[in-house]
Amino acid sequence: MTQGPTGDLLTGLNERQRAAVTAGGGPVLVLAGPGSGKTRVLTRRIAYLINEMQIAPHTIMAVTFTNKAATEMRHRVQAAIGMHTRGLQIGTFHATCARILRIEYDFTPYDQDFVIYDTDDQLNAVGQAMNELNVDRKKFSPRAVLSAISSAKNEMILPHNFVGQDYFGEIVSRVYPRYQSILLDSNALDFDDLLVQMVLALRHNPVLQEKYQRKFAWVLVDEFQDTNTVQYQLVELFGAPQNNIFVVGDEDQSIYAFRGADYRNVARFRQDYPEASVIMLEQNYRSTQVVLDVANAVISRNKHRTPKHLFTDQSGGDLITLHEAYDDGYEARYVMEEIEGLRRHGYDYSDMAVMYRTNPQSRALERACVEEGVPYTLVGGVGFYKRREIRDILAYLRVVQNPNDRVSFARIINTPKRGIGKKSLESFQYWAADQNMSYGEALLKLMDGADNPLNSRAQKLFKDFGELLFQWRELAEEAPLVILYDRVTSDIGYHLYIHDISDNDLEAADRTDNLNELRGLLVQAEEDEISLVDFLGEQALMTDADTKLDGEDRITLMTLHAAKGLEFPIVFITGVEDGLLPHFRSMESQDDIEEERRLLYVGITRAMERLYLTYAFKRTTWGGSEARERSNFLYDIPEELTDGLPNGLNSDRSYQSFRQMTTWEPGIKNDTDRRIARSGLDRLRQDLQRNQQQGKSSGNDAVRKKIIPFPGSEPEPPADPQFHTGMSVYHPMFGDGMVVESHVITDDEEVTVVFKDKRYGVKKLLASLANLTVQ
DNA sequence: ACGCGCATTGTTTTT
DNA sequence: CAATGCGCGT
Repeated sequence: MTQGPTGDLLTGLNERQRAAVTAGGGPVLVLAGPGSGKTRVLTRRIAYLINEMQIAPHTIMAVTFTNKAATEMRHRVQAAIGMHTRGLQIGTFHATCARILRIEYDFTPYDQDFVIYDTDDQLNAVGQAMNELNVDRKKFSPRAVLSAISSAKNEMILPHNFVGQDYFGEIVSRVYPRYQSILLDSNALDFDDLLVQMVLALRHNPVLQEKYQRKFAWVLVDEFQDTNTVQYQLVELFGAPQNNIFVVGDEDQSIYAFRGADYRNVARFRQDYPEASVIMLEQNYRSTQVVLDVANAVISRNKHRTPKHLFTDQSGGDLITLHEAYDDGYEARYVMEEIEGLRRHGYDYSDMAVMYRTNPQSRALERACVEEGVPYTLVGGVGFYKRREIRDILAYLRVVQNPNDRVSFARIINTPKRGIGKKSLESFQYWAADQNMSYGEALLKLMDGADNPLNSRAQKLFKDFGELLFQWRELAEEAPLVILYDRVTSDIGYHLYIHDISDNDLEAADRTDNLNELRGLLVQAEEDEISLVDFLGEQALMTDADTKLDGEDRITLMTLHAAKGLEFPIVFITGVEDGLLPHFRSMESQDDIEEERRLLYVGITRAMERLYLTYAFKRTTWGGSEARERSNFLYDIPEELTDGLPNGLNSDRSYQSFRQMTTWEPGIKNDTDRRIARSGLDRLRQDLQRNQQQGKSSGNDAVRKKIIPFPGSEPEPPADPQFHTGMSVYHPMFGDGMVVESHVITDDEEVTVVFKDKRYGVKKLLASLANLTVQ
């Protein structure tokens, strides 16, 4: 045990972890709570298979859910066994399938150099399909239709098997086949197709199936609770007949139901493989007892779960901090203040992460980081590959590689403007469809002077474009990728175009930077001897969420989803509010709410030492700002584990002044009160209601007295203000409300009013227009 | 075919 | 408050 590979591989593992790592063949299910060393077990297991059981690396297939996790796993396996990981297949389901399909394309209806459509491409294709079918894009949003199609694919329901249950379903049942044939014509697979086509190819071709079952004798799956039906079938197919299937998961961390993931696959696995050994990892090595208790308090409210008994050696720990901020700006600044404070206590920036439910929430945080000089890395978000200039150029490259790619073709045919408008493109499309030609064929025919319905001007323009395209294709044959890039961008005058579409020099410079970055990627690809096809394929599967966390000392900003699998000494979860977490789109069904709860659970369990949960009284949304309430999930957390709420425990000024503004009782007396302390807004509403019911307008005076202006929020008191914070007002449409903010703007006054009626919430009104009466 | 201006409309999470 | 989309005038 002291030396030799086995000793190393098993060092520092507890009994159950060892059992998992050294398990023999056959199905194994590892139920691993957060922080229980799941990744460690998985990587050591792979190393153990190779080093101890003499399994050839190329017969092992390990599947993860993100590229980041895959990269991480590869590194760790390499570290564990040395260099010989040649042929070891580690990747996401999607990347793994793409790789195999690229080799075995003969068993699919697609060519070898198929392209991969991402969500935007898919939406375009759905749009095209709906156009062709004369389906009103106003009445049925392509998004909704696409989402229905994607769900169907995740359930392995093919176009001809799709049955619509209602009118919308009927629409989908017509769009789906059309959409699929557009993809086929384009030689394109969408994300879901990568999995579906792999299953179909294996199912329909026993020879192929046998080949891969022999090849991948050992199958390992991480985050098994996030598999959907297609993925489950893939595991079955690759795993058979030996069923050396090693899956690791935690039902409580299933957070991808929206893309078909079903944590019940874990239970199903136990049914389908009754002989499976089941190993529970319950010792947590990551978090303090306090953090675990909080996590457990939250998750235990879910009905559909197997109770677990997570435990840790790290008893005690800092209480978690709850913080109520005035708005998202103050919330972000509070986080920054805490971060700087913690830094003075010896933490590095890189020890800390700020998490949130939705990407747009990163805005306020980013701004605060910049203002406070806190270095940060933003994971995901509206990223690089979504930028218009990047998508444009990639579309060009894609068409060079595959002129039949209809979505990319439509994107670039008139970008930059070359005089081919909607009409011309439509008749080209119509002609191609009518003659049963792919776009590439049609273009060639047209250049050869075949009969076509286009007018002579359009013909000329298409021919010119065709000339260019075929020159580029020749160039792509022999020249390096960068040369192709330079040639394309200069031929189409893209840099000029950049300036045309940019509002100002700054934006233009930004876009140019992005293009240079893309160019850099191409240089890199060239060095790595990656072909155009492979570059495009990799790029399609690479997402912005895969941003690598390099060694620099920065805090990390990311969504709760992106945080899965990571850990940080300090974790902030922001926006723990009703409507955000749980998200308002997820509040309809019990299942949805349970998933939201798991999301919070995932966030909480990322924390090793200190955890902050914050929320805001009002939050900027698309229009103005909106009143918020703390998340109901917070009420599940035992008070004795928390610190910071409600009164006086937070030291920052924004909190205190906000409290004073919104609370009109001297203090909260006992623990029960503390526990159920309502936000100021809640009180305000209730008091207003009570007063109104009792017809006691004088009650409002009491309210007014306690409320003091919110300091520092806006320049200076209005010269001649009509309204003051705390005033009770009446609006003809919105009813009773109270002024919480007011300031003079150019010859008018902007008044922020909290209305009693919840439907109206907080509104910003112009005094001159709003017809407010002071009560 | 293009460009401007107005209107609408959307708003989760990711491969 | 975007970003997109449409209708109009040129």
